[in-house]
Amino acid sequence: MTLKQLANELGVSVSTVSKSLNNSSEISHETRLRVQAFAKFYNYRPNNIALSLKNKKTKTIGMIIPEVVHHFFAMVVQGVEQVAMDRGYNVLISLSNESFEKEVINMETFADSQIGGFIISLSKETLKRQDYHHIHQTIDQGMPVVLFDRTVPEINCDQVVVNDEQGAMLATQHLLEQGRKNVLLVTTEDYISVGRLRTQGYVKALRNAGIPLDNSLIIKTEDSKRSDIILPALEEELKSALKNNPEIDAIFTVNEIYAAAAMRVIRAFGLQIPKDIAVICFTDGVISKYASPPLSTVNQHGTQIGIEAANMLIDRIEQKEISTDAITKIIACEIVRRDST
Amino acid sequence: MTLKQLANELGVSVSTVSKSLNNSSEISHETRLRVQAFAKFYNYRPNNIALSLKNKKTKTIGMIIPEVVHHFFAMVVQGVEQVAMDRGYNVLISLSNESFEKEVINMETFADSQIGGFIISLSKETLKRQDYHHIHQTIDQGMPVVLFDRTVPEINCDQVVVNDEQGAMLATQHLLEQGRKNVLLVTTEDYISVGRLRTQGYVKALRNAGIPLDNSLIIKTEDSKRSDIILPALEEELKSALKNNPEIDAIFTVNEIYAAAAMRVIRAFGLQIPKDIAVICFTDGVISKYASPPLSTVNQHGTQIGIEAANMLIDRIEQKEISTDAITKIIACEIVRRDST
DNA sequence: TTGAAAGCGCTAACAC
DNA sequence: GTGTTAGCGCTTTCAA
Repeated sequence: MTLKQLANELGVSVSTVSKSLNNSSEISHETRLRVQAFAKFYNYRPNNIALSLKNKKTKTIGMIIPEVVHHFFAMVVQGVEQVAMDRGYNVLISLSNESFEKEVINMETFADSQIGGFIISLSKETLKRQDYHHIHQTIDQGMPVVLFDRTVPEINCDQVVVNDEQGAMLATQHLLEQGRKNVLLVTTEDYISVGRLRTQGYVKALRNAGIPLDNSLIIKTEDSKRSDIILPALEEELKSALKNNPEIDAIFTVNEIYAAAAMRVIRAFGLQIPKDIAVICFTDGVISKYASPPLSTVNQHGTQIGIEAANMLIDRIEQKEISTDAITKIIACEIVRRDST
Repeated sequence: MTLKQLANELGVSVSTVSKSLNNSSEISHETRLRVQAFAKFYNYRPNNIALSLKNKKTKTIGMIIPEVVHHFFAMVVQGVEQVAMDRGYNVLISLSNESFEKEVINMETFADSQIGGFIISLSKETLKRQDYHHIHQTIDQGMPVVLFDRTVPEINCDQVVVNDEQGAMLATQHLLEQGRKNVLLVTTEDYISVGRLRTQGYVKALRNAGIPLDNSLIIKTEDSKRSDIILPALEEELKSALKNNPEIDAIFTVNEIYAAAAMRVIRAFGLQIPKDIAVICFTDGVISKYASPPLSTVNQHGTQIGIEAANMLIDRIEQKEISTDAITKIIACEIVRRDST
């Protein structure tokens, strides 16, 4: 069913039908109702493609994330989809798979029209290279972009980030409050902004508590998808750490996987959680929830981040006035207390 | 940059430019190259919306799944995205959140043009109601649909399913081969096709081994998103099962969450895994992988399913001949052996 | 109050 | 070998 067909059936012009359906006051109440009734009867639905072509914009959000088989990112997707749906937008998803090249290609693909704006979390490779030309380029073309989680401050666009530093402080403080004295930190190399910030939070919490920093209590893991390689390596590091520092009574890891590795090592040492060693980690996902004992975590509110990001983007897409300044929303973390601490 | 602008710059007509860029043999080699060089120089990219309007079809796949914060579905999304990308398609994602109504609305939204075909996994509510009018309607309109995982045979369209029965047989056999005699099954109510099929597989495996079916060894859980309610209930059931049947020496669950519950109960009884009770479950996700001990699982090859589904759909979208018969692809399951069995 | 016509960017049948 | 034109479905200006 098209406007034309409706017009023919009704014996009026296309423009009359169009205006009627858009409730234009130009059209008499009478014909307006007649047309609307007719349209409803024939189950007329406007062709969004034609609309997009006409309006030179689409109600579609392009979302580019490193991976989707990942609790946090999946939560964000869920949040984005939820508000997109509510506000009449669609969500186009594309995975960079942590590759810079794929990220660039995906952006170009999306930019070939059909997208109203982007919601992006940068790939690890992009962060490592510090090459953001594709993002800058998109923004320069006037396309709204919202960055979340894996962001960099030098890109001038709206951002939604978790307060990683605060979350790490919270986690460390939580351990200290339980009377733990020697907290082992398992984190990533510093080029991952979230890893760096979490390390900072840990350091700050110790400083606030007047505890001197002991670098032998920080393990920085090379972050990689090859978990079959890095995890055994990490477990070795953990083992020697526990051996060299028998006074370690708590472990704080920047993700669930590292926490799972820590638990395995703790158990291999015949130690008990939380009696001998308490464990807490970033990401309140299924691994923590269903571990035994269930792990205390730092919840990053992924869904909330998705909601905020989508709302910011759509606001930006629909806003009439030209570019107000970029906004950075910081989402606070929260400790989820379970049995491991 | 549009064709028109290019044409003006070059001093030729729009159609010449169009044909040149499409490598039409109508155009002389010379102008063709000139136009192409020019287009490249100006970084011309065709407007996909205009193309879609013209061709009355888009290179977009609409994917509707119950949830994305779920290992299996996320794997499928990954597979779909991968082949979509390779074959020049985009993936529009929408979540039914296990709601019939949302599923219907999502389909209608997508059907408002812009979609070339659907990849769908039915919501639990839809399966419960057995109301598939929205799917039938879409198919009747000539829109290609591929159903995966949560499917029903009465819908006449391409389907990709896991061989749930075979997977369950494999798992049960695996336990029996380890010398286990009394395998407790934790499954869902029968209206969930996958739950029913897995139950069947369990029953068959027992029959093949000449072991009489003991209905007190089957727990059927009401499947619901309210895991805070059903899990404690399930744990109670598990406890009484273990109490009433102390000879239980293995547990097979149809998902990871139930397995996590089982592990908790086993531990509460002071029993050891796998020494006293072996555990195996469907879904080779992170819960199993990072549990201690790591769980043996039935791998459903989610990514593979996504790949197959996307390829089938795109083949269908691009196929010239009119409807060959619907194909059902059955993906075999595979046991992933870990320390719990 | 209604309708004719142009145009969004592109392709393709047809004319030159 | 190249150009003109109509048309995909819609909105919107302008004319009636």
